[in-house]
Amino acid sequence: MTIFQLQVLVEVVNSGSFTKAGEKMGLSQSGVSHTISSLESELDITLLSRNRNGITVTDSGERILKHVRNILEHNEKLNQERGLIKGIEVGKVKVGAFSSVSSQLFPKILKDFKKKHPGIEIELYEGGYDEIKNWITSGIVDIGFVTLPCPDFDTEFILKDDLYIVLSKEHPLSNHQTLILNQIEQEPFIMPKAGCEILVKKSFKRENIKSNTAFEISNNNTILAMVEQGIGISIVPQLTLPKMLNNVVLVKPEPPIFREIGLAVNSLKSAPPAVKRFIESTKKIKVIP
Amino acid sequence: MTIFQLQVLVEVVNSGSFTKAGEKMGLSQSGVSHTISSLESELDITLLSRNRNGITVTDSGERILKHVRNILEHNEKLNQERGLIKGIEVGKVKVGAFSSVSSQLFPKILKDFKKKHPGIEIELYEGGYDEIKNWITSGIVDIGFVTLPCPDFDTEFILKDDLYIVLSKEHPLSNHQTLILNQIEQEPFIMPKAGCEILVKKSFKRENIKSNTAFEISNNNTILAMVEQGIGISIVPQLTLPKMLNNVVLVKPEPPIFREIGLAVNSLKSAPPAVKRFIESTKKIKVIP
DNA sequence: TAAAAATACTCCATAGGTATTTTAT
DNA sequence: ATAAAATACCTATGGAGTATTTTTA
Repeated sequence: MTIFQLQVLVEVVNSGSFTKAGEKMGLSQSGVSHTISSLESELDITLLSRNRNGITVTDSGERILKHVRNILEHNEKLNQERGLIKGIEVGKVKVGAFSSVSSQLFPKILKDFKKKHPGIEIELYEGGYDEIKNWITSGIVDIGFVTLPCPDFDTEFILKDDLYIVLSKEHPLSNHQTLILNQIEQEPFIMPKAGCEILVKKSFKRENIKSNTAFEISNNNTILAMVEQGIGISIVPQLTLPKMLNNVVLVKPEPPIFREIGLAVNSLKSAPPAVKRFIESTKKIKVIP
Repeated sequence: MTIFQLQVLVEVVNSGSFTKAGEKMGLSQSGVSHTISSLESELDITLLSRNRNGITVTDSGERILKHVRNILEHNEKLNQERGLIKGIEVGKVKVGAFSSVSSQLFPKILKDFKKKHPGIEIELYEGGYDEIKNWITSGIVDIGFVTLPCPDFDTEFILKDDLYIVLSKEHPLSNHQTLILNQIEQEPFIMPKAGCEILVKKSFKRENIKSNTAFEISNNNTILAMVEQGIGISIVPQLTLPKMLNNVVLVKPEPPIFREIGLAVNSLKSAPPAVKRFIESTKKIKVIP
């Protein structure tokens, strides 16, 4: 039994004629005849009496029609729902993300989102922190990952990213559970230049420590390689770290240092539904540390 | 969109797997896959996320499913209604009728009934008045036409059948609107023997008239032919008359004579539904006089 | 690696068209 | 005689099967 058959049936009843119903439904008279009789034979009930001037509904037909109309009513609601969904779900969301997000977070975000909203396309733009902000402003991306606070945009908190002190395994401090910053004051320090620089410097300042900055490196893998070699120690966000670490250990600084990562848009309120969905979905992401 | 597709969808959601749903619905895994994906492409919405261990419903899918479940609920009601209808509508009704009913009334009754209840077969048994009563008693017919009153059975009034005085066109009384019975007292009278005899005799008796009975004829056409020839006059029920009368005129007796025709069954209460439907339908018959 | 779904290929049933016949007024 | 539905006949689409490949935890 097809929804369409039921629609044809109701149209026949409403118009009182196979031919007229056919015109409305885009069928020939013969097609309508076929449709109705296949319905009738499926139910094994004669629904309509055919007369010379159109049709009348049999008693049984009337009883069946009551339910048919209900079915069609709900089908109509389904279609409206479909319209809403298609309106929301269709389209493309362009997302700006910096490399740690795009490599660590994004696969999971994307997978979850695609599962929930398969109709929405996601396009990833990878760039630096400032680049992303410019993209958001200029509309190159709909939405971007930023570190919070980020006063230029409407933002939504996504996750806290702890920064860890990275030491060579052989380093004398490597067996500590935590380290207060002045314990590493004298260590040759490799300052990350990828964006967390300010955060680290602020922490040192707060503790009244002059860091013994030996290098300023922007590439994270280079930092890790240097730490491995015992050239110095560093402080890096967890998100930037590969899952498997070779010859380095992570120690939590005391007090903790962390950054907050969020999503930024020009206007949360006027964001298209698909973007809102992306935010919703991403908020729910739980990243295994 | 097929009801079946929707049923498969719901079954997939309930069982959480294409394979299991297939077993329940009598489809192969491949068949279920085809079914769901054709539904999805018709709606252009991905309803389910396929995982290694079964499926989960997408957000959109959930929103659609709400309406799908409603549709199926009403479809279920439709099926229940169908069951009721089939229970009632199926079967055969054997009807006993005397010749005037079967020739004059029955075509219209049958047509109306078949239009309303095409599933019920009607079988007509033609016989005399007493014969019909015997058939009802013995169950040879389910229901029979009788003249009322008829104390042996449960009966239902169907129509009043007026009796008319039939005269030759050339008869001196033929231009009267009505005739009181003693106006025809002297006329050679042809007594109908088909069942209305008692009625006519009773009327004569009531008016204290001895009818001048010249013949007793049971065949109606013979009576009419005799009247045409001016052999005598008669009183016959309207129902027994053909539509077109040749050389005879009808005059209403004063006071009127009529018979009531009804349907009789052994028990109105325990009559099968199809028989009840036959009574209902027949009660509504309007016979053009 | 294994369990589940998707896909390639196939066959058959059904939907629905045109042209014609049947039916009922 | 005519307007409408049914029917005969035909084609193309779609449903659903088997066997196989792809996917993902």
